[in-house]
Amino acid sequence: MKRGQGRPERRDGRSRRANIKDVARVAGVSPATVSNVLIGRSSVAATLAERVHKAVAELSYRTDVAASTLRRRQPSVIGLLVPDMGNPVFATLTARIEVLARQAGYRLIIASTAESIADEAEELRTLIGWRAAGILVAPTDPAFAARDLLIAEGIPAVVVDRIPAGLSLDCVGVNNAAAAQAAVARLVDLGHRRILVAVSDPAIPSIRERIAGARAALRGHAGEIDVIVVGRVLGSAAEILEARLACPPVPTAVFSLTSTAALATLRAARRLELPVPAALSLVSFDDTDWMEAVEPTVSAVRQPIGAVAETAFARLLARLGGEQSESCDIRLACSIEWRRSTAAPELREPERMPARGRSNVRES
Amino acid sequence: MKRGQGRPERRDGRSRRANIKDVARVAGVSPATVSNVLIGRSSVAATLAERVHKAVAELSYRTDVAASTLRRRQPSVIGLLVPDMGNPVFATLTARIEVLARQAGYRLIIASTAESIADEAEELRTLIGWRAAGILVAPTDPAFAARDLLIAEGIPAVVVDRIPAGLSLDCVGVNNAAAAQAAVARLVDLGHRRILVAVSDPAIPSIRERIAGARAALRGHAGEIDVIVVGRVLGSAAEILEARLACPPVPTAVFSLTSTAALATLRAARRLELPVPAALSLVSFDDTDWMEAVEPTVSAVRQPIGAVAETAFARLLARLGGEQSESCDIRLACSIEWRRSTAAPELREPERMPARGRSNVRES
DNA sequence: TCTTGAAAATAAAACGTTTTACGAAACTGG
DNA sequence: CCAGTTTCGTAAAACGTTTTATTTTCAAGA
Repeated sequence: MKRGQGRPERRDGRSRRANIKDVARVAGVSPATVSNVLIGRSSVAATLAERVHKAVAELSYRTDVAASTLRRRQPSVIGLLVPDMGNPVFATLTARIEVLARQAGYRLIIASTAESIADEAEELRTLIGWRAAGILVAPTDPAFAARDLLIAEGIPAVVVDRIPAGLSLDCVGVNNAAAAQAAVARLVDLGHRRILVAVSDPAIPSIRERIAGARAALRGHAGEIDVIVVGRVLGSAAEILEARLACPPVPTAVFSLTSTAALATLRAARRLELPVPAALSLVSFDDTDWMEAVEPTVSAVRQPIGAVAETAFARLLARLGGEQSESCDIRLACSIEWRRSTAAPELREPERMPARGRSNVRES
Repeated sequence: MKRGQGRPERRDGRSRRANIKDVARVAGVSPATVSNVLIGRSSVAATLAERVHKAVAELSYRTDVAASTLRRRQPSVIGLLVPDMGNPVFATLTARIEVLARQAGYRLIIASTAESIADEAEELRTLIGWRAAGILVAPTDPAFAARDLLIAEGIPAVVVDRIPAGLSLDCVGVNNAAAAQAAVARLVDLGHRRILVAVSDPAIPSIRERIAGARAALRGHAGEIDVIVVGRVLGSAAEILEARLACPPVPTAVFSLTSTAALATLRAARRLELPVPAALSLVSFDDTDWMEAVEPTVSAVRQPIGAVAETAFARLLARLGGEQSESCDIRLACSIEWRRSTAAPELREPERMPARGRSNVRES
């Protein structure tokens, strides 16, 4: 501790951020020793280590991540590319992965495309510029054309949630088809034959899978599946559904493939005075808190988003660890919470449409 | 383009990521020229620029962000520190800020404390290590003890949403007290005198402000405000509320300060067969989609989260631009959506309250 | 006392950029 | 054809680390 106490200064007098040389000077050692102490790589005498720590505290020194990353050639970030952070599914996913990344010693760099397919490749390139150790991506583009970038670069990547067909990358998602099939099968068992499937965007792979599952459940039965596209915005979705539910043939059940579509359905049903579940049953994908708190409680397919995040991250870590096996496509099972919004359809004359409204009385 | 075509290789034969020297070699120019072309700083001949772009494409070169940041001493990230990404309020905030940051040429590094006060300082230090240009923080610690770190480092920072008292940093939030006061005043006008305020955690500054606002609204009236702490978990919150609503004195209205508490209230009311709003009125903070889709629709104080994000980010950009003015505390106004969950209390013997307010039916 | 060897500390190179400072070439007007 | 000016291109230094290779130190063995 010869001289050079206190915060280092620039020529202009404003205090400058301390770097490793400043610490070395204050501690009276070489920069290499400071580095060794901080990383704990080579053995240094206790007395020196003490001095170094003191100097670090005094100067409130913090290793510059950029310089450190540059030199050790070991990436410090993991990239996450999602269509929309405002979507609760992706928000949950992000929250979970942020924690996992931190525990694994990485920081998360998030990029979102705002559901714009055109931006996907560029965002991916940015992540590549960050020299991300690996990338988790929920594709915005149903075909995920930007996949080539990842494959060409050889960056470890795991595709999550929206999984395009025939991808030579690790994929982790839920078993959309099976869950949808199970849900609709139950509706069919209850006696429903005209089922309306409300979807946000039929191009999205997971939505596509759910529709296929729903169709499969009705195969061999006399009923029909009707798919209606309602978009992602609650207001307009409710209007579209209201228009659809107002004119025959009126479905006896709605299977909504997003929670927003479920809300829209409830709203439309309320406007039309269609009691749920008496006149209209409802099952939704994406279980959310409100579904078990409202009246009536809403049946929902519960996606294990936390488990998806963990599984995907585990795959990524495995690849980072050098695993070279074939790419895999992992699908986690969903559970279904059957609640009060689902019931057997009321018995009515096949096509005697009228009698809507407060159902319990009229028929008798 | 003399030689050195194709991806560069390492001694071990595995392909290496191209750097600026590789590009320079392939294009037959100096690294400085490549840099100039890519940044567009100095003017270079069109023909050379052409060659460079070609080489860049051929090698699929991407500037290394770490090296670039290090050299130009101009930070490329903005830090965001939030208590919990899973909380919809912070998820929305994050989504918005991510977009704004990108538009301003920054990437977002997010850190979350998982509501753990102890981790806050450490997370902040990490952000400092990243040499973030600026930091947006929603403090987990009600006192935000880690503030000293920010102030000592002189890093531009803006505090969002949870604003401790007497902070010498720019703050952007909503006018919690005024909004709460307005909401409760309306309940009082309707005739409510026993109002239960359901809170997640009374230590949080914004919650504290809301409670104070609620109390202020009742000042001068004969009623009373009862505060109940329900936590953040839906299940237990519902149980706590159910217990409270089961025994006298039963409130005629609940003012829930989080959307989870609102759900818990609905659930408890349903279990106890207290019809809303006939036996129990409900108003909530944090308007969410489901509130206008359920039956009955739920009245809510709508926080302008998008505007908070934009205002906060604008403040940060101003500070980054060198603005030196006094720190400010900006509070944005909330609006209140009155829906069907709120009504005048039913007249009952014990506490015959003269119903003021809308009064259109009962009195006559 | 002099090797020998291990352990501890450091000087210097390297990471991939950007920028400064300078040189070479290409114009300009006389 | 020359001095002066501008334009274009590059060599080399710098950013803050980590790591390699080297030197110094010190204890123990002979």
